[in-house]
Amino acid sequence: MQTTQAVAAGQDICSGPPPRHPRPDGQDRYTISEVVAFTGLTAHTLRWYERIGLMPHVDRSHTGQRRYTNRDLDWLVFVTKLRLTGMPVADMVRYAELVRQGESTYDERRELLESTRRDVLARIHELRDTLAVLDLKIGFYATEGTTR
Amino acid sequence: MQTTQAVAAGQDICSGPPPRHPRPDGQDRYTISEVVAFTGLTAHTLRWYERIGLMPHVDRSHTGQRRYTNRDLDWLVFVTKLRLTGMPVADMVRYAELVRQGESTYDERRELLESTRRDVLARIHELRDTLAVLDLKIGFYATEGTTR
DNA sequence: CGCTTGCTTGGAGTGCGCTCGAAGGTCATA
DNA sequence: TATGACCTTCGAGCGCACTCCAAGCAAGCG
Repeated sequence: MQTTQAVAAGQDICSGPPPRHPRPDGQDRYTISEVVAFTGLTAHTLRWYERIGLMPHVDRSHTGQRRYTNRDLDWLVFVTKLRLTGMPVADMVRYAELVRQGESTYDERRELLESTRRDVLARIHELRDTLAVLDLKIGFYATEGTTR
Repeated sequence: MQTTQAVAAGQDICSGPPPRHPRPDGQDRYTISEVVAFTGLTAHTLRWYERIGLMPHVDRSHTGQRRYTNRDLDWLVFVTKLRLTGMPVADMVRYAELVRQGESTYDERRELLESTRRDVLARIHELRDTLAVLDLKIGFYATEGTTR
């Protein structure tokens, strides 16, 4: 019940394409250390993400310990992808806020993602240029360097 | 005399492929503000690069002001390319040291560049994955978002 | 001459994204 | 029931890459 319909209802956390859920085990309540193992983030970072508003409200056990859902994991995977595009954490927090505000923010969210998409493309082109420069230099070392 | 022969002699700053020199004007002694205009770096950053050993020795005017050469500009362009691959400044300082040590470090320099090259390639692949994720999400907003 | 502009230095400050520590509560196992 | 692993909060600290500041020197100009 947390996949396609909920996504279509626009009230969930991720609001993206329905991601395949099957996780390490078949559950839907993970401790912080399980999430650490799954995402590669540290427990400190996970708590910090929550403090700064980058996570939706994470459920708690009756004693106050965090219990992450599969949806939380999906969100973390997405956030991690955004992070390595170089997107500032503040922008991701903004996106998270939009998601919390519901489907009235669809347009703004799409614009944010499209602008991110443009950034990523530009970044790829930059990196390709750099690759060309590196290849030139490496080529130099392969000839001048070896036949010296 | 600072182009091809010097490069082939392996004692210059860049030791890469001979870059075309023609610069904003036809000179070879630029003030820091000219270099700012050309590279987009700030004067603060240029001085800081020098302090940490990322620049070869920059020449001075008779009154102690910096005078950058075309070779210095080439180096800065290269450094800027390396920077946006995400290479740490400390690693670039290491490379600069190798260049200063002369042609006996060709092998190590080549290895460093090849390892950087691998990093850049991996980075490009990551970004392409992220692009795919973004496209999926944007696609969702384009359909669910508009036909809501 | 005084003023402005541009440069010099060393050291201190900033913003980001974590990262760690202290002090204490909870849980599973023997 | 006791031990040890794991969890909680809040606040402070860290590493990186700049970024800025204060104090002062030099050159050009009306």
